[in-house]
Amino acid sequence: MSQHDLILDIARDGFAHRGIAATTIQDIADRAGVSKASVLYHFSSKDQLVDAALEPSLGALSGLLDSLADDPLSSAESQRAFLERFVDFLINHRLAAHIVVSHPYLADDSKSLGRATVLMGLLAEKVSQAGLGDFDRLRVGVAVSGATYALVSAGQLGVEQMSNDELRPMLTEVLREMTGLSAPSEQVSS
Amino acid sequence: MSQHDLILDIARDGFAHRGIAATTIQDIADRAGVSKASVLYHFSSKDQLVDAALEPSLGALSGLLDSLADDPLSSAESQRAFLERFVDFLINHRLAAHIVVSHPYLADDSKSLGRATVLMGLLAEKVSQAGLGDFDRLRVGVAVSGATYALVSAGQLGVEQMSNDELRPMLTEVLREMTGLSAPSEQVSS
DNA sequence: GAAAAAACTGACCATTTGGTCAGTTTTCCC
DNA sequence: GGGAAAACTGACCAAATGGTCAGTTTTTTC
Repeated sequence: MSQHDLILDIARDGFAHRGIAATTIQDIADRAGVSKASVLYHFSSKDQLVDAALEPSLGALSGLLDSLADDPLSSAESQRAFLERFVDFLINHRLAAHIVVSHPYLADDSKSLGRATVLMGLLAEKVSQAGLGDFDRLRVGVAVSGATYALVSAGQLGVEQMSNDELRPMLTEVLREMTGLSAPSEQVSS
Repeated sequence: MSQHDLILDIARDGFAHRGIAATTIQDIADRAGVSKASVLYHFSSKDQLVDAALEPSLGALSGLLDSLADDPLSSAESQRAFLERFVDFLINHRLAAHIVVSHPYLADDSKSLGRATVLMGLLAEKVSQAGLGDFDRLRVGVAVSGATYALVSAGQLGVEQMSNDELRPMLTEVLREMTGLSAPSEQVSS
């Protein structure tokens, strides 16, 4: 892995687990085994480092939303397909997703976090079209934020070291229950 | 309200919405309309301010756990009673609960956060006795962390300005679904 | 209304923060 | 192997941070 990407990984991990403010450039440099000036050689400022850490995940989320543009998620089949892609997104981009969810207040200051907030809003709107009122929005909010938290802090829950393949069906099931999306065929009317 | 309690409220709000590291003593002082030195007159250090902000909520959670000590939550009735008390706890102590959930990494540094982590662990153990394996623990983790997030950042979800009385039944229902606790009488087998 | 206690403050301090820069080392390419 | 580009660094800087302290204002108490 290039030094560039190593720094990016270490930064993402710190931002997700300790928060952006509590993760200093010096911390990141120490963990990467380089000087602080070297980190700032690769990324011209801390803000830009935050942007770079989030950018690939925002791209992925944006792509997911684009491909959803003219699918109203009305059929159970398309709901199931969407849920599968969304779970994969959460698993593969868990750190970035958690940073975005847990730092919405920074959206005004950071270009990336602002863009992220817009994307999350679009997503919530899309998903809660299936549902309707405050209750459904609350449920989706609980599910998504809870999922990113659980993925990042699984160790804290006593759920140690699960592989993505073990995680995927569990997370799919949890989100299915919580969002009301793509209920299994033996669903009962609510 | 006393100046002491006003500072405490402002601090709690900042810690919950922006994080502990990103909430400076100067911020708190400005919002309270006093000098930084005045904040440090009431609370001898930032750490102690964090402790003081969490203390009442930790007391409440501790009380809830104590009263649960010899109730194995085996009957649907006691599960329902517990869930009701827990939902009230989350609603009344939402800010502190969110601080604790979102800052587990600080548990080593802060006396209060350490105590909080222990309490949350006891709670998770208690609740997941009803359930069994990793799946249940994951579900409980998603539910609790998601709930504190949703309560604190409801505005972000488009769920604006809900009163506690409106919130309570929704939250109860969401947690009931997610934890498998105290299912309503017309439940279907899963 | 005086004495005492509580509340508050500006000035100051050491440390840490994000960031700059001139110069050095390493890597790449012909 | 020589020159250019990329990677890296220590020394430095201004601003912000948590915290101290001597002294002032306000409130309480008798």
